Amino acid sequence: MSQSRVANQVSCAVCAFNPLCHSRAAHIGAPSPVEERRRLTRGDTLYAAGSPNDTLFAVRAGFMKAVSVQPNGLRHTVRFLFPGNIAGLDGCATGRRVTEAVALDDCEVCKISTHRIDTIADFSPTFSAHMRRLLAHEVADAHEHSAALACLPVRARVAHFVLSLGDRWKQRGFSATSFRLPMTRVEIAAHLALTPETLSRELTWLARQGLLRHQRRSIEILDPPALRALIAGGNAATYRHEEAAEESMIS
Amino acid sequence: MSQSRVANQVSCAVCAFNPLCHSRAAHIGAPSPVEERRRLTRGDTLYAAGSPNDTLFAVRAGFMKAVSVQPNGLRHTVRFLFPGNIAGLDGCATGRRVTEAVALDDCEVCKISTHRIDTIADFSPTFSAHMRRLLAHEVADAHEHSAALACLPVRARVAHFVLSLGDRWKQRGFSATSFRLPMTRVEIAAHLALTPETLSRELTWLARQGLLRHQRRSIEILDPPALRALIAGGNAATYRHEEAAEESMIS
DNA sequence: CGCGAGTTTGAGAGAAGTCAAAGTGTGTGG
DNA sequence: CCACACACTTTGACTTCTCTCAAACTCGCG
Repeated sequence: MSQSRVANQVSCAVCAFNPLCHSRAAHIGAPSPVEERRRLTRGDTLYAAGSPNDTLFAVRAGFMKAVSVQPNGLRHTVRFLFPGNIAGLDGCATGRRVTEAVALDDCEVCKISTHRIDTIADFSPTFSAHMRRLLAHEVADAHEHSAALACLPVRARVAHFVLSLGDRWKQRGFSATSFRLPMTRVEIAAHLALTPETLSRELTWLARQGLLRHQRRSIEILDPPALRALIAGGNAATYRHEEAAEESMIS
Repeated sequence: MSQSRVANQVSCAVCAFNPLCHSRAAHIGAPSPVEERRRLTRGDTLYAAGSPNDTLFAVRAGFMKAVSVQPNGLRHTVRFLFPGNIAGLDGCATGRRVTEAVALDDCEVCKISTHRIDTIADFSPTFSAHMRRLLAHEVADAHEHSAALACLPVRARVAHFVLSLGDRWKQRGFSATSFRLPMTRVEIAAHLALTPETLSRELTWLARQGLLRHQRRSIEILDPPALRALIAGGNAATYRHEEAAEESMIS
């Protein structure tokens, strides 16, 4: 089947702006805060670094990547965006984007102006708090990514990545162990700070150990506990902590 | 002189909560939102991961580090906090802290309950937007750190770190080229995802090239352009971008 | 059917880590 | 006030991991 049909994976249900879209619209009979939907195809840039930061986008269907662009020219894929994720949150700090968002395949996004966000936030403390939650979650995700880059050897980093993709599928009601990768090896490698060759070798190694199966864009996780053990064993400083309360926010 | 006197480097002027502390207090004759000041000495944990997330802290004097603690046990120093920085912002997402904050030397912090934050945010859209700005800035910082870890070879990473410390001193009105390091080599190494030995070697190399001088806790940057060139040259994918508008937020 | 992007595999080089030990400064207790 | 102890830092030799360069392979698409 063609994976590139936009109709796939439309998930308003898990959208981080769902509360905004629904409770408000229902409440005051107002139309959805979404001003416009936009369609993208693989490679399209939704917004570029340096562009004015006047819009948020909710990914409605398809997948994107968020690339942080530093003034000194550094570029790094900080995050992959799944349906329901919000793009452009980070730019509230200044008037300009500091990331760019690029479509990994055919996508549909909901456009919401920050002006409208501000307006709603002004008279809805609840929504304002929701925005803070979204941002704080973004911070936590970014920290998790840094920690993975800093603390995990390559093998564990790959394991961690695969498991985290599974978690995100699970949050959306799909299988956590069997799914398609929306991005290429090169894109994964860039995100994990390694070369495509090394990534390929590590996937092959994991497959040989019977921990997963992989073929091009498809992944099947065979032994999650073993993968988790790999992560825990891989990092030098393994501190045990009480289990954190499960996270309700969709990432 | 004793560097550990708390009296050093008290900077309300650059505090991210300065607008809250001053304009509001002046406006309605209210007392400062700061409920309490707390003193810490080297090694003290201001708050631990997993603790209830009911307080923000502004670092008034001294230095701290923010350590992200993952459920799987990963620990990574995501950020060093300078006077004026806010600790605890990331935890707005859930009821529990996902980082811990540890004093690098004698510190004084201003404690502000999130309850009070929420209260103020509820009737001050300006303040609410300010909070969003702070959080977004935190996201951008985290992304910058990831990008540095992912894209820069060790040498450039060290150069980047040294320059960024200089920038932060400059933002506070001090020399950008000559300052004391508030943290040990081990702590820097953990932040930069390398070993203390490698860090030491790289610093020595930079010194031999005449780019900086270093002795224990003191650093003198001798050739900022050369260090910047090292960073630009170091990363494989060097894209040039129009200069970003200078950033007013204190980090 | 053949091209090309994407992926895998292999061999060799180089960068950073590990282990070990020697300096160097700071603070404390005699 | 001095001397010792300890924590921190630096240096060296060696190992290992990951990258680089090169080539073969595979699959989807024109």
